[in-house]
Amino acid sequence: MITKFTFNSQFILDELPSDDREFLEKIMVDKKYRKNQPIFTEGTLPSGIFYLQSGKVKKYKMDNDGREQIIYIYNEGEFFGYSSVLSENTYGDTAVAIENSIISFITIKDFNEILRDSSSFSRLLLKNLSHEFSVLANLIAVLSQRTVRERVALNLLILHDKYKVEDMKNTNILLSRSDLANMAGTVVETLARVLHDFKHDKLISTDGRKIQILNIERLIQVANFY
Amino acid sequence: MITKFTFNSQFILDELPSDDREFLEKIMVDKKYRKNQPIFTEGTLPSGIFYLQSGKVKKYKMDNDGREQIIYIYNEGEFFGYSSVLSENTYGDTAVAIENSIISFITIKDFNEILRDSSSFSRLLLKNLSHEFSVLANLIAVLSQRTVRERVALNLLILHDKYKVEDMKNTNILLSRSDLANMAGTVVETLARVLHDFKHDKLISTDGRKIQILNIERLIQVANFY
DNA sequence: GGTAAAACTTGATTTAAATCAAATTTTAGA
DNA sequence: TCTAAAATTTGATTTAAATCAAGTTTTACC
Repeated sequence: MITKFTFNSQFILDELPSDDREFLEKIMVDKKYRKNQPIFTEGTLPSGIFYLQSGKVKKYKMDNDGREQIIYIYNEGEFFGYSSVLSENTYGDTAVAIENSIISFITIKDFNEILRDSSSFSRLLLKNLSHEFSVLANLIAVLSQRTVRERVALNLLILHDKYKVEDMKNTNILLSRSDLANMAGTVVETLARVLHDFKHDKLISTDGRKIQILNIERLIQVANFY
Repeated sequence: MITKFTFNSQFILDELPSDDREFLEKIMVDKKYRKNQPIFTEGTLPSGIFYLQSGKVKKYKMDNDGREQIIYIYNEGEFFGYSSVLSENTYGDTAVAIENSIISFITIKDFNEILRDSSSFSRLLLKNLSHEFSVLANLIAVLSQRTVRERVALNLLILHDKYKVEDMKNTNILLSRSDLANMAGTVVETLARVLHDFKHDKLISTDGRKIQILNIERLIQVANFY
């Protein structure tokens, strides 16, 4: 199931008692981010947490040679940047908008307040963080044990889920080849070749940068994933 | 710093108010586990959480082909198995004692009780889980971007820290070659070759299964890690 | 303490994926 | 809309690491 690879903080807001939700909605401050604009950077101190109202955000780690490994792509309705606040550390990774996005900000002070006052909120956060923990563990297993082909197939399935739009029959995955390569832990040239094969096998179709999945069932098989 | 790769739930017990600590110590039930004995298994439902009094425990994920990727090695004083309880899921990985160990057990009921009653405990757990989350993120970056040689060097440094014994000048890392390979995300043959090279370069010495680090500084360089 | 089984090491070979290089296509700004 | 720059694709080659194979050593148990 794809939930093994997706966080689910979308539901935090829904599951919260209305008092807490209203408090949060009151104190959140919206800000627009343009495509490619950074939200926070590895090594800096957090000043609050973020809630993605609309758009998409990638979170990645950069290694010595400048190669980035994408850890996660956040979708509408997800909280992010809170684990560094909780562990009282500098950010361990960098977050960048990969589409024009609207992001709400909650200051550390406000965040700590609701954390202290609302046991439902802290309980939900614990539950959520535990799930996110398992997502990373699953990712570790995938990155270290699967072939590039399998990893690309799996990431297409994950993205298919993220780019799904309600009431739309077709899903268009739209992100750069290098972002897709950096999710799958490979290089763009290898990624291009794998996509070429998938097209040839009628698993996907492409239109410029856009990717559409034509045959989910077989792609699941290629991902060797169940 | 090596803390980027080590959890720190050792300190949970110390940082807890004495009431909470005493409660925990009262309700924990000790059990002995022999080397290679499983503690819990991927896919089963959690019935409580564990605290490692003495010994060492590996936690790993198995892939379709039976290859295991070790996610973490727990040391004395660490809690484990709690994230599945919190996320209300089956275990996402398997835990096995890699030495004879003494492990305390806390039932879900008791765990939820202290979680509900003690805000310090839940706050500490959140902090801790956030740190563990960052450890996995770091691991992802290492596994996907570093060479086998770098990964083996890094894992030796991590293990050096775990196998340290107070007041002892030398540290002996003692685990099977396949466990070490499964930490570094490689196969035993390749691991043996890398260790051979490290011995030749006077970075480590071995005595049977035991590994001693001779030159930490240079090993840090080889790990390309700072 | 001896011995069979398991674990480990070394060598030869293969292979998946990275790198290097050069077109071709797409994008975004003037 | 045009155009330069950026992104993508395809081809040729290299390389790091896996696999296959065969010893050698160590471990654990009777």
